[in-house]
Amino acid sequence: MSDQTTTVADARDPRAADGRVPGRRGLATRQRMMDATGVLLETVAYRDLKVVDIAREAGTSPATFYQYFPDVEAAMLAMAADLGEAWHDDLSKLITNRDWEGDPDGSAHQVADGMLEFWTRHKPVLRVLDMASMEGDLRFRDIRTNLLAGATEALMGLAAKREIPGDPRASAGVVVGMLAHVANHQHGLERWGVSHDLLVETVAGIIRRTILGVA
Amino acid sequence: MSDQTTTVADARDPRAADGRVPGRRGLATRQRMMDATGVLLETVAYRDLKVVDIAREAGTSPATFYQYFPDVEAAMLAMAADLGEAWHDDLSKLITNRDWEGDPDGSAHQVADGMLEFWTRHKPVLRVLDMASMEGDLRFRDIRTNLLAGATEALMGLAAKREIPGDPRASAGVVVGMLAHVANHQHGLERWGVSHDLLVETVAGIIRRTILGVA
DNA sequence: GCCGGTTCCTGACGGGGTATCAGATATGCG
DNA sequence: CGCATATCTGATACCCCGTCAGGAACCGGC
Repeated sequence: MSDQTTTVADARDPRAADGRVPGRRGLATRQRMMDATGVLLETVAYRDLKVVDIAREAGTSPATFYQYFPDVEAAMLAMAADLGEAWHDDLSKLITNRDWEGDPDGSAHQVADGMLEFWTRHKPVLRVLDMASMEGDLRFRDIRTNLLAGATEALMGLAAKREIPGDPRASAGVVVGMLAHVANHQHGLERWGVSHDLLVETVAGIIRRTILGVA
Repeated sequence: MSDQTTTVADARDPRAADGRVPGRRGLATRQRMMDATGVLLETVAYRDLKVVDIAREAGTSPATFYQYFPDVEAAMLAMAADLGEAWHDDLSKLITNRDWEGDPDGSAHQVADGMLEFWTRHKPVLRVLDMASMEGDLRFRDIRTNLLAGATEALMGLAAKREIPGDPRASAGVVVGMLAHVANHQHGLERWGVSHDLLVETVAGIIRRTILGVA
């Protein structure tokens, strides 16, 4: 689907166009590019995101952009990798730091709410991450899988312990996917007459019944 | 997020660039453009889909493309509108033509399987439809809502009749969204170790518990 | 503080995709 | 057959991409 020339490793190990290892100033510029990309993605469709615009938003020239990224996709990859790195653990703690025995209902509720909140906060990057994954880009898909792995495995553990009918891995995967989807289409659902609170409650219910096996 | 200049009405009421109503030959060419777009979307990311390529694939020149669509997005809109028109009813029948009383388990299974099959068959267009909806494009979102409305309302009716705890509208909306999401990320889930059959079974289970209220 | 080396930035440019239009070509009807 | 209308496309101006050579900013050593 895409050439997939730049790798995730590249994203974690920043190099300037000529192979130089960037210093403090260079890294700051690189970061400004990523920030500018994030800002633009709030209002511009990924398809319409141009290098010129990112450069302008970052207060520099297109040539500077190419010092740090071969193309817009590579910048997105770097942003997604950063996000994955930063949130893998927190997302899994969102599941494990709960009193599932004492308060299963509240726990499910908190997980649903927390996931939606996380997704909303990082909407621009996560949206692109999802789109690229859908389109079969393995680099983005791996980042996505990894980002969600903590949460998914935590849910999987819960499901396994409860000896729920059905496969724990599949159940956890589908539930996490559902959370992501609902977050992405939250606005659409609201427009269709489903409020945020109702959404959280519904999703919490599905978590409860699918993972915990309680009505 | 996008200018949203072309409307859904435009998509349903084809006009050539100069306002002429196209005849037989013109409509055929227009259709060839859309078919070519669909073919390319099997291998090319939406972001990289160029007018030149569509024209080449359709065996004509870029200028001809612009006779029928102002840009690639408009062609997608037309394709999505067509799909929505064609499948709204069939999708709702996928739910209603079932023996929910006699065989709830098999019915849920058939719905899950049918949805996934439908999504797989029309993957290219549906993927773009989902992406544009996520990005807040109202024209695509309305088509998506409408395409899924039949199925969603049918599920809503089922849920309401069974007097399930929770809001029927929200439950149906989330379940349909889950189906769409799972279909879009099917390949990713398989790669993570969840086979197609297991996926169908898991989703069917969620439908059963969420819509029908049976364990 | 100033000098040399290194890092960083950008103006300028060839290449390719976009969008338009005037004119060429195809179609169909009397 | 010959005209009117529908359809197609070559030519073109414009914009974005991606590269490179050279200029500006920074930094450590003196």
